[in-house]
Order: sequence, then C-alpha cells, then structure tokens
Amino acid sequence: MSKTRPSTEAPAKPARSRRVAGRAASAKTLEPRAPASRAERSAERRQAIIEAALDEFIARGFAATRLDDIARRAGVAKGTIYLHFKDKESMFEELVRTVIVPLVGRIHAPPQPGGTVRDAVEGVARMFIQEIASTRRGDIVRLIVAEGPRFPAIADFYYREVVSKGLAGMRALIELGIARGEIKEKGLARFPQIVVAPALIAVIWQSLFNKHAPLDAVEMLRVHLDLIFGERRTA
Amino acid sequence: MSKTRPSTEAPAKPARSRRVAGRAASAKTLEPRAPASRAERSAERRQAIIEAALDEFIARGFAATRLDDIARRAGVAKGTIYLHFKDKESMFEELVRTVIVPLVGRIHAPPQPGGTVRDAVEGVARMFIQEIASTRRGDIVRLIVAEGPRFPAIADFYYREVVSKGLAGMRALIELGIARGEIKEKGLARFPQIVVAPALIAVIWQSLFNKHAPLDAVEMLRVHLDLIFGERRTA
DNA sequence: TGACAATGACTGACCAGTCAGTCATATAAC
DNA sequence: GTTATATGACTGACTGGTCAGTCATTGTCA
Repeated sequence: MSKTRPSTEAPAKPARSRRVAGRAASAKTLEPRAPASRAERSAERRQAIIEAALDEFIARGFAATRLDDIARRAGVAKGTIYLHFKDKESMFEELVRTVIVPLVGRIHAPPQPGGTVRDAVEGVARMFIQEIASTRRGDIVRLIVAEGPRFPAIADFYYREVVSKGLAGMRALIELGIARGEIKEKGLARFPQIVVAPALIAVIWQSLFNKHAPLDAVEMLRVHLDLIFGERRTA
Repeated sequence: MSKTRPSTEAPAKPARSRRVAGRAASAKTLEPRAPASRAERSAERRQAIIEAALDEFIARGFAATRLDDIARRAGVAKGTIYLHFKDKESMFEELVRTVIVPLVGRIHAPPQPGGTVRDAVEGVARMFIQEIASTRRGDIVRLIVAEGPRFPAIADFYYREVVSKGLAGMRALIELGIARGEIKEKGLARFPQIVVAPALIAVIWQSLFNKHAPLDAVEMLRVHLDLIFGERRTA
C-alpha cells in the first residue's frame, strides 16, 4: 500500500470564489446567506477548522495528517489555519483541549439524593456510552492513548482534567456504596480504575475490532455492574 | 583502503545486550565481528534491525519514525534495511507480527488439573504483568491501539492471533469457574473482556500516567480477582 | 574470481510554515 | 446617502527542509 492519498471523501467545500463570498450561505436560522460580521465569520472558520482537523487527526494520527487536507476539508486556505493556530503541534493540543473540556463538565455524576449508588453508577455508564463510546469523542480517547507519549502536555492535561477528576468522583461513589452495603469488595475504593476499565475497553474495541466481533457495550457494562453490586433484583 | 565509515570502526552494536548469551562466553576470545556464516550474520542483522525499529516505533509512532534512525540504531546502512524488508509499511507489519507471535505461545494458560480456577487466572495475570505490562511488549500493545486503525492488516492479525484466542481461553476458564461454583456472576462468560480489562488499563496507565500517579498493577489485579472470585480466604 | 551483501550519496516527492497581495467589511469624511 | 480610506481576514504560490526509497560502488565470503 502506498502513501494514503489525500482524503477527498469529505465534502470539501469548493473553494468559494471571492466574488461570491459576500453571498456565502451562513448558518443563520432565517437568512440562508446572511453576511455575518467579521468576528462571527472568523469564529465560524475557526470552528470549521477544528472540526476538520479532528476528523483528519482521528483518521490518520498526528504525524500523518496534512494541513493541506485539513484546510481543504474546512473549506479554507492553508494560511488561514495559521491565523488561528500557532503551528500544527499547538493546534493539535488546543484541539484536544477544546473538545475535551465540555466533556469534563459531564463527568461528575450528580448523585441523586434518593437513588441507590448503583443507579448513580449506572447513570454514569449510560452517559459514557451515549456521549463518548458511540460518538467521535471515543476516538479522541484513543487518540490520546496513541499520541499521549509524544505530547506530554496533552497527557498531563488529560490526566489532570479528566482522569483524576473522573476517578475521584468514581471513588466517592464507591465509598458511598461500601458505606451503604451495596458494594461488598472494599478494595475497589483503592482502584476505581477497575470500575471504569470495561468502558475504556469498549471504546478501544469499537475502533479496532468491531468489524470482527461487534461488542454489546451496554450489556457488557450491565454484567460488570452486576459483578460489582451483585445480581440485580429484577433479573 | 581506509574505512569511510565515520565512527563505526566495528559494526557498532550499541544497546544490544539481549541475546548475546550464546556469544558471551567467546566474546572475549573472539573478535566481536566473529566470522559467522553469511546466513548467520544476515539473520543477526535482521534481528538488530527489528530491535532498533521496535524501539523507534514505540518511541515515535509509525509516521514519525525515520528509517535513518533505525539504521543508525541498528548499526547498519539504510540500504541494508531494504535487503530485509520491502518498505517501511511492511516492515512495521512484519515487525509487530514477529514480536507478537512468541507472545501468543504464552497466552493459553495451562490449567493445572489440580488447582482451582482462581489459581489458573492468577497465573495468567502474573504472567501478563511479568511478560507484558512490565516489558516492552506492553508498548507494543499500545502501539497496536495507536496505529491499528491505519493498519487494518495488523489489527486483523492481532485480533485473530491474540485477542480471539486469549478471550476464548479466558472464557473457558470462566465457564469452568462457574461450573465449579467459584464464580457467581454467570454473565462473565459472555464478556471475558471484563476479566481482562484492568490488565489492559494497567498497560495504558503505565505509559501515560505513571509519572503522575504510579499504579500498583499487581495489587489492582488482586482486588479485581477478589471481585470476581470473592474475597480470598487467606485474607 | 564470481556471486552476493552492504553501503551511503543521491533523488524526487512531499509538506509545514511564510508572506506579499487581495478584497470584503468597517469607519470616517463629506 | 455616498464616496474615500483603513483594516485585517483570507488566500495560495512559494521556500526550505525532510525523508522514503534507489542504485552505482565497494567490500566480503566461498
């Protein structure tokens, strides 16, 4: 197999000619082609670049991704990228940050006062599958695993913002579960990773082996919760 | 005829202490560049290239690794690489295969007739930590996760040779454990991944987050086994 | 000596990053 | 309201460097 050819599969916006630019469609609700203000259009561009870059980085990894492809996919000239990002490397870092941050907000499971701990953990698991495993964010997780060692800044950030916070939250839940007698295995509080592990496996499986053997992530997580909390009553 | 080679008056074999055992005894009496037969020397070269390439690929990933670096590290000219491998891509694939194959042999845990299932699984876990998590093979696993999507051939191979076999073996153990009453959670037989997940997490953690928060993999796996088999008797 | 192995300078493709120039928009002046 | 000027977002051809892969030459073994 020779070098992977440029990705033309994407709806690469035809380089819109300058004369028409003023009428370029914008995503405004009513006006299909309202000429947004400079700031607005600039923000739109930046967003388009981020989306495109994400696709390319996920598909090819950092080193093999060409800025020309990102530019084409974003419907933008290559130079424009450098108006928004310092260079390829910091673009990658900033990119991951940008996409991860909103994900962090959803991490801390709100432990409803009334419910059981199992309900809370189940909620986290459901959220994880819906929001991460079955979306592009799952690929981001894989991307971090893949490029982390070469981007210590990203690995650090990810540990600080996601891993440590997520595990801390999970540990709190586990301790509550132990206190309430829902969880028998006390050692779990020291290794919340065990509770999370199958979810991560699901993400990796998804992008590597799913075509060989589809994995029912929901069912797997259910079994895992049964393992931790004991068989669920409703069978 | 002075050697034009810059700094390598003898085929520099820098960091290659791995399999010198056989030659170690005679290393003092014989010239380092022992007059081995052509075939032997060729095989040695090939092995050196594989070792070097592995180091580089692990450190940099596929795309960012330079063949010049591999050649230098292997104490070999770049052209020599092409006497042994078709191109960079097939070198990478063949490489992973070469390193994985001996690993596969160790996968099928020998279920000792006398012991408990827990003993058997513990043996697998111990083997995993010794042979994979704490060696360079762990990095290979990460490498596969990282580059898998861009090297379907490798992902396929890995699934066929390692994942499916490993999971099948684990499933057999689980079913035995269920039959013997050692394992309560029957659903585990459908998702052997759950049993293996923490081990994989340990590998990933190792290369990404260990400097932030060292993870005691042995202890974590023990807790996980407690979770599956119930508290161990000896406490 | 003949056959084969090894070398490393070389080539050509490829690509990150640059920058002089363009033009739509914003602002000021009339 | 209309025209003139200023701004800066955007462009894409270009540069300089890098690197996979080649091959004529050199070295080595049988």
